[in-house]
Amino acid sequence: MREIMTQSSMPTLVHVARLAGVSENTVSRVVRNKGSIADITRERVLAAIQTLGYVPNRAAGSLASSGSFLVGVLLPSLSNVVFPELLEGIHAALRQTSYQALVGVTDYNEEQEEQILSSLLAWRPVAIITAGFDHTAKTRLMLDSSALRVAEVMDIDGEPIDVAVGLSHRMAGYDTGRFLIGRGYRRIGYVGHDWTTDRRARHRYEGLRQALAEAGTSLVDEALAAGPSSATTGREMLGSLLRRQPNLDAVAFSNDDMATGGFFHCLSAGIAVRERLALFGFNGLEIGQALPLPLSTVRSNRFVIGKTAVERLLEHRVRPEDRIVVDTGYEIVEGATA
Amino acid sequence: MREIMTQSSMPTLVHVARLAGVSENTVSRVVRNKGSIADITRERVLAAIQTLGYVPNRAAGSLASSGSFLVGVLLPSLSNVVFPELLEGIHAALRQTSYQALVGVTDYNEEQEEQILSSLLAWRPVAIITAGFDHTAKTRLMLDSSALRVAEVMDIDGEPIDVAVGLSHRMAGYDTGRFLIGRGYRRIGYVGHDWTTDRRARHRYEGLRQALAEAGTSLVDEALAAGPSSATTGREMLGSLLRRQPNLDAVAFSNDDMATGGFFHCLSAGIAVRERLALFGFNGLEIGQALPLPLSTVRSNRFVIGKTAVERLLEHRVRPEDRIVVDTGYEIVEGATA
DNA sequence: CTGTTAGCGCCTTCAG
DNA sequence: CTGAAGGCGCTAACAG
Repeated sequence: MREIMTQSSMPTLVHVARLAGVSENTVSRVVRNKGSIADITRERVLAAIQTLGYVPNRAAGSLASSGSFLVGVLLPSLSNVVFPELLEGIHAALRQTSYQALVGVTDYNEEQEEQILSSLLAWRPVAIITAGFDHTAKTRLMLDSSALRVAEVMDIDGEPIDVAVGLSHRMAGYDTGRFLIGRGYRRIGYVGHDWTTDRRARHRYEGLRQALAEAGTSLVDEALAAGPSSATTGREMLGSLLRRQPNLDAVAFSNDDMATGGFFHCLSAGIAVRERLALFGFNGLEIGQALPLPLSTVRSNRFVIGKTAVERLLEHRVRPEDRIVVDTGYEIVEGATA
Repeated sequence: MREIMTQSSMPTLVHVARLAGVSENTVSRVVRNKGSIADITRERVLAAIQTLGYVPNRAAGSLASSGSFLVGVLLPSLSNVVFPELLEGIHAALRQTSYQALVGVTDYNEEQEEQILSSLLAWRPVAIITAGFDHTAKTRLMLDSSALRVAEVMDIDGEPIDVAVGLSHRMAGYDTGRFLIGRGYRRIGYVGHDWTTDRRARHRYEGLRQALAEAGTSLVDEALAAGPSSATTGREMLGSLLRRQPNLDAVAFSNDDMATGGFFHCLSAGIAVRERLALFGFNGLEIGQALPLPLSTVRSNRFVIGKTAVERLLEHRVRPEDRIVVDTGYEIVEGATA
């Protein structure tokens, strides 16, 4: 007659109640800090909780109260540093509360997003944070028809479902263009990565082109990699771009990873950065600022975006009438490469 | 007569059952793919699910079956790339299953780990994955007394509670020492970051010292930063180390971030890497391999560690008698900087 | 192959 | 300030 020690053998409210000599309900009140309880009672309950090592079962709580203390997070990937940073901001904001993040990774794939969203929804989170505005119709429907709060983050160039927190990548790209023009560069090239998945990078690109157009010029040439951004890719792509266009005077990169790789190419090829070729990135990553010449770039604050999204979401339980757009802004980092 | 779609009005098994004209239980069976069901019935149920947009409530399921389809993950931080990579591996393995990861970030703080563990436990996960062996007594107790499976990952230099997946950092450090000695370096320095929090870095350091000692030599000098690792820190620390010890012939860094920073210092200071000063890292990050001279380092595979941990954990529901240690190994990357 | 009957552990409502 | 019912949505036995 073996009693297997299963999870179900964890102490419950009843156990605590018995030990403390009170009703189940009173324990529940103490745990949730709700209603008024005599100090003596509270202490006795707390003591019982302590000695039993009682941990409330959230699944039961969630079921009974239909409110889960869970925030669902949908990220396209974790390999691009910006997403872990975003997640850090989310976790930081959540730490102050009793909410937890349930994270899903979509691999930049809208079908997967849809599938993962529905498994997140199975836990009945109170809110969802998702990167970007691109969703399948069904995803949009699920997001819309459930009462839960929704934050679309990183980007504000679009129509939010509920809350949008981020920056205008179009504007950031535009300002990149203005900056380069202002510095006197005219033979400008572009090195990018696969933006069928990364809509934000495309927006920056479009902003950049617009700025150049307004200045009466345009991109001399561009090199686009098929895969995701990386230093290696940036390095290779700058190489092939320069092979075609040896006398560019500046190159804008889709982000800092790519630009850092570009910097490495210049080192290897003996190209004097800025003097002969200016480099410009996006993100403001630490690595870019550690380069022998600090990278000229645009700093966006992913941590703040994540934190702000959580704060805005948890402000009200119910989705407000009006859509909210929070512009967390960005900052041109002059650096020394452009 | 419209009905507002609130969370509580989300369709349940009963709704589906009614629409399909079967019992609640039959629907449940279809959803869980359990037991045998007539094809016609199944189809009718599936259709009902489809039209109602039914998403099973996991909280209820978890409560009823005392099994949660949740894996708790405890990470010290997300700012060091290795942890997102680990998490990617975990997510990749979990994608094949119907499990989900519930992640907590401990900030390298054992007290916080304890606190976060207990909030993870509130969801009654079936398993916990945690980085490293350092836990408070209470954490250890919680981990031990609950029936759930536990994987301690990244590191195998310790006594696992249940499963350990990772590599021997002591050995990796030792092999770093052997490598440098083998290359003929004798005036070797060390640049590290705060290892009161990063026990693995300290193990590598110790392994390194041991290798040098066995070769009849020892570290000439070392520079330790107070904060976390970063390229900037590596750059600064190498600078100050060289100020004290101008004629080192090699420097081992606590990891690739630091080593990359060291590389940048050499560029700025006009020090010929390898010819005058060899650099050696740890991790095998992409950035190191994109440098003008690919970084000499040790590659550990965080993705595989995460994936393996999940696989091992989900193999058996119950903790086996014997502790399991899975050595995922590492690989010396010769590179061109040492 | 399908339905019935009890809970899972907690929270809400209503009494006291 | 505290207790007693009832039920959240689902699953685990059983029956049939």
